[in-house]
Amino acid sequence: MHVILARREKLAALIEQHRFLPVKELCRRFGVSEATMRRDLAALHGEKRITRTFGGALKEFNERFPSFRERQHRASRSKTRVARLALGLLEAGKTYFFDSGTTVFSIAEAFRDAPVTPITIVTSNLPVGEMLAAIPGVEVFQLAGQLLHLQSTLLGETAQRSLEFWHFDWAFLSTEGMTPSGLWNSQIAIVEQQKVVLRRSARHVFCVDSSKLNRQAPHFLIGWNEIDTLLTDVPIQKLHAAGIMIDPAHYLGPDSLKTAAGEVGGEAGESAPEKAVSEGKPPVEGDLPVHFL
Amino acid sequence: MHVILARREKLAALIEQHRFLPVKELCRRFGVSEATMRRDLAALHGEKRITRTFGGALKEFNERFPSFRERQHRASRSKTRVARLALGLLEAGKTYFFDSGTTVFSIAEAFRDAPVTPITIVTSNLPVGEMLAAIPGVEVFQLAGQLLHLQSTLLGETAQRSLEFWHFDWAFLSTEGMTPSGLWNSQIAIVEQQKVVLRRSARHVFCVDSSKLNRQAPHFLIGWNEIDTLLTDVPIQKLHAAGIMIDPAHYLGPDSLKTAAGEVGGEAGESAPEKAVSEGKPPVEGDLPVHFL
DNA sequence: AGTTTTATGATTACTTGCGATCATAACGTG
DNA sequence: CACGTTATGATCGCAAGTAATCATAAAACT
Repeated sequence: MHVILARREKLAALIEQHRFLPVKELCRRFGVSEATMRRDLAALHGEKRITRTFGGALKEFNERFPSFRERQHRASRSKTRVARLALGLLEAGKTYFFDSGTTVFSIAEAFRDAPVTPITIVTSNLPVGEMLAAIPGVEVFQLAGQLLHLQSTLLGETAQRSLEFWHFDWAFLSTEGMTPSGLWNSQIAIVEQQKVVLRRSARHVFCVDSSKLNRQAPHFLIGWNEIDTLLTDVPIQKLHAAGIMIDPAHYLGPDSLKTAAGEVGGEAGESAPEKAVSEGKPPVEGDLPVHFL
Repeated sequence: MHVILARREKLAALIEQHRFLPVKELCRRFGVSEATMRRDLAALHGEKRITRTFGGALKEFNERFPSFRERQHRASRSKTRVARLALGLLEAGKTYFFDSGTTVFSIAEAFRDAPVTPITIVTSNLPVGEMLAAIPGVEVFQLAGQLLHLQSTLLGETAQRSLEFWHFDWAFLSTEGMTPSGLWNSQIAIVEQQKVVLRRSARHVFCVDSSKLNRQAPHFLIGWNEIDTLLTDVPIQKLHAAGIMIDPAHYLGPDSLKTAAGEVGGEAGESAPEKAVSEGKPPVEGDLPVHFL
């Protein structure tokens, strides 16, 4: 029993380190049959700790770097749509801060698919940085700091000090809890870092998905009266029902879609190729930038 | 013709962004048959720009994060052995700087396989950071800075300023050229950053493989009289023959192997499992730490 | 325009990986 | 010690991916 779990731990660690390993290689290394290895892989896959591929096992970057497939399933509706809303806030020539957090990550993903350039992006989130640095015209800066492996994020005193070099037009921030009194986070270090970011940003957006509603984390971050913009997939009346009396002017979410659609202008990005496919037309790639594909 | 190369460029970029994509998905996106897609993938694979897997294509992290297989082939002899020499310099409780560069990366790899903990590692090299952060007992700090995508490294003014927070026991540095007058690098930003690191390090090691011998890059970094330690796979008499009159006391390489082997103590790490396999014994993994597998 | 070269997609036969089933061996428990 | 549980490895049919071949279509060259 223990021995199996131990082996699976090693397996997970090994895949993590190598990012991808073929099944055969894993069998060789562990000296087990393919059947057993498949079982182990299936188990880890069931726990969403790895991604399976034909013939091997793959570790997504930080369990966040989602494969195209996961991306389609996971929150395909609300989260992606909300993320695309955020794109309306991104303007060429400005400087943005991207926090850690899944919602912020999906915003970065949406941005990757429909980039606005030139632009400067500063982030404490390694996957975000790596992803966006590939895009021409996007200047990516990483914060300094201690690398927290589990979250692939940078934190600590050095991170805060390296924030001193910056001033942001917009900051995209995450929280882990949203209650009538405000927004909360689990780690004091995160809260302190975010407070520094807030001081150094002209405007800010808190990106909070519905799973955070009515969850309270140990450390208080900010009250509703101080919040510039809340980006969420929670409908505004549901927020009100939960006792969060946010002003629509500070709210960006499913309800602001119709109005924002025009104002924001152009979420044409990803929809075009998708449409082509769903209509059975040949998925023309023509002169579309890579990011649309 | 152009159109094909253009498509392959897009293909490479796409795989890079997604890290892994199945063949079918790629076909769908580009609207080509599987046959064509396979041909394109084979071409990119031939150029070593991607790694093929059954059913998909995979981009290794920054072409540096080597797959287990590449790692066995690429420089399996000298580079790995030299890297292992460097391990003798790593002591628990101290603070090290890891520069970018392939040789430094292979040192980090060797360290992953036989870690000494606790230890603090500061790096401007994202793959190194990500790799080492997975090891318990290893505290990894990233420098701040602009993320240069092609090299996955951090550079620039912010990087230099974030160095001010540190003092290193040892710094592992790379160069791109080694001539009788000293060491050289291609980018001024790299040289300047390295000079800051040198000022902030009690001792330093330049990690230079044989391909750099007698190559001169545009920017001068340091002369031989100032160099603390040179780590290289070039035999010392070959250096002398090339006009580089380095003192053996400042030299670490194949020639110092015999003496250093005892002093360094224990390169038993990786050799054990390899042996087991080559002898046809069941590749016992027993209680070996993950890193050995 | 005519010819050669190149790229593409369909078909084929072949290889590889997968999941299910089953028998066996190891482990734990009463 | 006998029992049930669990892990394992072998086998097999099936599905998926691949490489090779070939005919067609599109470019490139003369």
